[in-house]
Amino acid sequence: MLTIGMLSRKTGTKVPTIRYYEQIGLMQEPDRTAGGQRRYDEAALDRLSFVRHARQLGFSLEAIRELLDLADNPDHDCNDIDIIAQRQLRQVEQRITRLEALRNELQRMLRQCSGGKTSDCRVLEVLRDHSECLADHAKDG
Amino acid sequence: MLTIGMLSRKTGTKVPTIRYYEQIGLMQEPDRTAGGQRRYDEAALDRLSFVRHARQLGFSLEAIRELLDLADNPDHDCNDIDIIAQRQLRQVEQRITRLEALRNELQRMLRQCSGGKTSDCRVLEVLRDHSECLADHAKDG
DNA sequence: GTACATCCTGTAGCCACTAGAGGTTCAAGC
DNA sequence: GCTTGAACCTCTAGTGGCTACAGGATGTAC
Repeated sequence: MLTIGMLSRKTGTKVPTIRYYEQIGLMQEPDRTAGGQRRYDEAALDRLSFVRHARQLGFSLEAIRELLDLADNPDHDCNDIDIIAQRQLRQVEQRITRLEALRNELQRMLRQCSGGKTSDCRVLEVLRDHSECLADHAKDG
Repeated sequence: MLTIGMLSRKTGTKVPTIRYYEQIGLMQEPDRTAGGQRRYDEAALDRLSFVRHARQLGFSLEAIRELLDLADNPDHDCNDIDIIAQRQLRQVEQRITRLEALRNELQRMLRQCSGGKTSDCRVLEVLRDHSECLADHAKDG
């Protein structure tokens, strides 16, 4: 049996985060010692590893909840899982596209800066006037 | 003079957001009518446009606060502004790199899925076992 | 038996807003 | 002057995904 601290170290999850996951029902309530301290088994370790890994891949806790429900139900159709992962992929791709537009705009802004006083700083000028932008980053705010 | 609603429409900022910016000191307190309603001048419009645009470029409110302080001080050295923008650019680049790793991992995961039941779903398997990952996305969490 | 690391609960804070309740003011039309 | 109704006001609470702290209890090694 693992203490919450051991589980924390094994999964790279902070202790309060584990308790938080329990609180929102993502992790099941573990056994307790006579004194009330949590003790975890291997299943809890697996589940938390799954959650952490999915978080690292950018899944929301809500999406992870869905994935866990599906995983708990081994006869379920794999398509449902696919759909969640596809959705996640699309979101990641959208974020990349958006960030690339921002990067280009920032680079353009910085290239125009030639030092001097802030009164004629190109960075500030570009920020002041959106119409100078090449990117249409305003749309996807 | 502009009402808060007009300012909202002109800048694409929601009304409660404008009040929030005032509350945290990013926008100055505007004049009020006898009845207590806010009335804005052109300077406020410029300032809010600046803030919105910088937000769209991904600057944090804290960074925007710094930029506004520098902009208010036209004799300041432009380098300080450059540093903030460079920092922002680096952050954006890091986020892109990280998201690209996530995208690749998600794509790889999805390519391996061949339908069937969740009991032998590759997506779940990859999520269960981080060691199957090619990307080292765990590092930059 | 004692030291002390780890654990417990509960509350509050972070960012950048957003939503809602419940009430007031403004401007236009009659 | 009066009514209507959109827009305004303040205040509080909620969002996601944690994180930090206070103040106390427990577990374990020596």
